[in-house]
Amino acid sequence: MQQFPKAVAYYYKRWHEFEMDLHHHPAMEIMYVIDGKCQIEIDDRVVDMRKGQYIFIQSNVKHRLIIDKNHPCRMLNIEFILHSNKSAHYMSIDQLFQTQPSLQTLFDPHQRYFLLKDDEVVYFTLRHLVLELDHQSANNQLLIDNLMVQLILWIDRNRREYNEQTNNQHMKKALTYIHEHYDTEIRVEILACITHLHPSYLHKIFRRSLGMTINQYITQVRLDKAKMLLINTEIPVTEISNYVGVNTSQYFSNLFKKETALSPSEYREHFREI
DNA sequence: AAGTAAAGCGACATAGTGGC
DNA sequence: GCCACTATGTCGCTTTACTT
Repeated sequence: MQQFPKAVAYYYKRWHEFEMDLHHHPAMEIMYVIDGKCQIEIDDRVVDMRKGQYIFIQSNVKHRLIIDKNHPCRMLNIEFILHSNKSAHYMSIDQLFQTQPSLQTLFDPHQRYFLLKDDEVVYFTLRHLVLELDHQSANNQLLIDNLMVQLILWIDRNRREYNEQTNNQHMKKALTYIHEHYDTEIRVEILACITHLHPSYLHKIFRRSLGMTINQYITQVRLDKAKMLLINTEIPVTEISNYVGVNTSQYFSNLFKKETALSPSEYREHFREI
């Protein structure tokens, strides 16, 4: 059965010192901070939110709003469900998934929530959607359906761009440097300088992104190059260590055996036979 | 998210030895 | 000469906890 997103609750509210009870509901919820700051307790975590940020909460995820007495907050909330509707004017959620596969992760129930920062377009769409919903009639149903889909698409793009901006740009710079300089000494300090990040913070990003440390990655690149040179060239083993940025052939053999359980010469012989 | 300090430990270089 | 292996000491990577 085809399902379509449908807004079931939408409201502006200015909050003062307040602690909501922990609750959950079948509807998905978007909580947008228009002004001030607040906290959301969700999944045993407390998430800080400030102006321009919004949270996308999956259905049936327990959450509550906390407003500090010194920091009032104005919010725009919208709750929506997926329902079957034969008179729907727009694309079903399945059709959207087919056209825009990244949307599937936005609706993945394992992704409990997304905390995102808006560049005003989400707020713009949200405002117009709520305004049209307030004047709901047969005349504006197409516009409402359209705005609902737009909102979902903007949130999805926002989510993807956010991930790319924070991780990939720094990672891309660091990885490019590693792949172009594996034949020389690569210091974390240099990578930090290139990415304009603190070395400790670069380590964090690296591990989060690739699941390994910077040096583990550098070693892997070097050993991959060494394997290729051993199989496809006649370069002596002692020189190959130099080609891939390992200063001493003794240490290179060590490293190589740890990785492949074969010495470089055994590896060359083994693959030549194959 | 981004930056910092500090501590611990592992990566790495080096030297020495020996087999082929 | 080439390669492998081991022991040892040093340096800086990595993690952690905390702050901005």
